[in-house]
Amino acid sequence: MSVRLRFAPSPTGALHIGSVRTFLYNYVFARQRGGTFILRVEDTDQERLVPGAIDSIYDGLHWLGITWDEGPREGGPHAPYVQSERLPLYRKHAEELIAKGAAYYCFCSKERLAELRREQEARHELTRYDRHCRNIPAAEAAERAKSESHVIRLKVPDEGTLAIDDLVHGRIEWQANTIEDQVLLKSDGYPTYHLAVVVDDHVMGITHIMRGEEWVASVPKHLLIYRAFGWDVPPMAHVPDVLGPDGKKLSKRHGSTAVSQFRDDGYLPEALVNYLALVGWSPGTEDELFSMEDLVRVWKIEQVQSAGGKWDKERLDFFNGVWIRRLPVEELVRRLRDFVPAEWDEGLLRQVTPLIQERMKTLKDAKDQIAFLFTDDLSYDRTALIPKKKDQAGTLQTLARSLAVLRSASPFTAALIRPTLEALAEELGWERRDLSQPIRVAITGRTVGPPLYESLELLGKEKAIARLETAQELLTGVKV
RNA sequence: GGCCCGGUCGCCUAGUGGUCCAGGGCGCUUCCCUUUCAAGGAAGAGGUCAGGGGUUCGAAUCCCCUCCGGGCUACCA
Repeated sequence: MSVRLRFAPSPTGALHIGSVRTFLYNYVFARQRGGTFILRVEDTDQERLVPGAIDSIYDGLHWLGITWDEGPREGGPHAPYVQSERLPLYRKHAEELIAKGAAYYCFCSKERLAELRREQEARHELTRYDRHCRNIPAAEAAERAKSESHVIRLKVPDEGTLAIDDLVHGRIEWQANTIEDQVLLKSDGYPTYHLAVVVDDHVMGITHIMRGEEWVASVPKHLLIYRAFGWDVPPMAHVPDVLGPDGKKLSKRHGSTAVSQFRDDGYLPEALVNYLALVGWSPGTEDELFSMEDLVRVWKIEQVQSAGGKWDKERLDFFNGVWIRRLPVEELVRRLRDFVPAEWDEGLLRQVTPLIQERMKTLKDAKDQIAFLFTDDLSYDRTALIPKKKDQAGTLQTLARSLAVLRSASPFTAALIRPTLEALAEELGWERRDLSQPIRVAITGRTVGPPLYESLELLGKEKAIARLETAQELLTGVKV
């Protein structure tokens, strides 16, 4: 039988990098088994909805290369895929449970519940619903439900053991008496997460439930609901969370967690996928470079770690560098377009890209490194022209000689400039590095940057000469 | 407090009773390469396998206890 997996985000904010890792595992699992992948939006908490969240989910996942077969915009055999549009389904199921005697109407006010909790806390008791409405005669409750505000609660048994054989954690057990009579349908007519997820997973034919570890605590509640309906429980896998450096769940206070932010900061989707896949999973070999296709081929649920992993930006940066270097130049140029001014010349960008490809940690880094080729607006501290252990006069002299030598360089190519400047260094008795510094600063305004000779060639003779002259003038007025 | 999950170098991890005086990667240090910075190459520092008891000829690996961290404990997901 073909597998069906779903990922079910709540549209309560921008697509979170931590949940992406869980979606990624779901996706890879479904794809490697030739199964179906489904996006279901769980918006049963009307108070926490954030406008644009669904767009953010679509944009972010598509950018990462994660696609799905059924969803709100894709449609499918179980449409709609947004829970707020499936309300009658949940009510029908909740009432079915009432008819079976497995659930009951509860008319307790939120105030009474809050008071109850306060009293229980004061007495250091377990805070849980006291089943106040559980014994109202069914007929009377049904009658009151027509006019009174109410919720529907599950009748939880007093004893018994609930258990799953989790694909990641192995067997986990709970005693039924640790669970309260949970709410299934809220007074606003919306289902709770617990009812909705169980009903939808069953109705949509989900074969494997894979989600974040933070959900294991609610598994016994789900088990009870499955049991009440008489449904089979699909295999479950609770994957470890992505943690912040402090060991708590990764959140905004650890820095940005929005996928869109990583895109804007110049990260490659390939790098993010590769990095993220390795937090909580390892192939058991020493290979660490994985494309999405590789993951679909080699990833195994059995190899998923049971402990949470901490977010490590340095390691992400490393993978980003690796993937940038692996990109064909044409592709890198294409991706760089969004990170440099639109008016920058395409041809020049194409020429300079190979020079900086291995000098970038993120796509964002490129702009500052190559700006000198596209703008004449350089500003630098003129003392930067003077190499360590050299003085103003000597540097001035060297600049003059360099200028002379470069003026007569023809053709003005790296191949020719190289021996020319090397010979000059030899003649002056200067280290090549010392000769390069004033020239580099003069033409780029920076002490570090792409290779000098190639930079000179790309800049062109005319501009190079002009900038060296400017440097000369600047330095003439310097007191050191 | 209760229930549950987890605990191998700073970080991601390999390891499922012997070949582990614990391997790889990131980061860090040093060196090489070198026109800067990167990239690349080489070397190195870094771990009482949370701690303590067992079991066993032998334990990071099995059992028990303790400690620490985390999640949940809502008409939030």
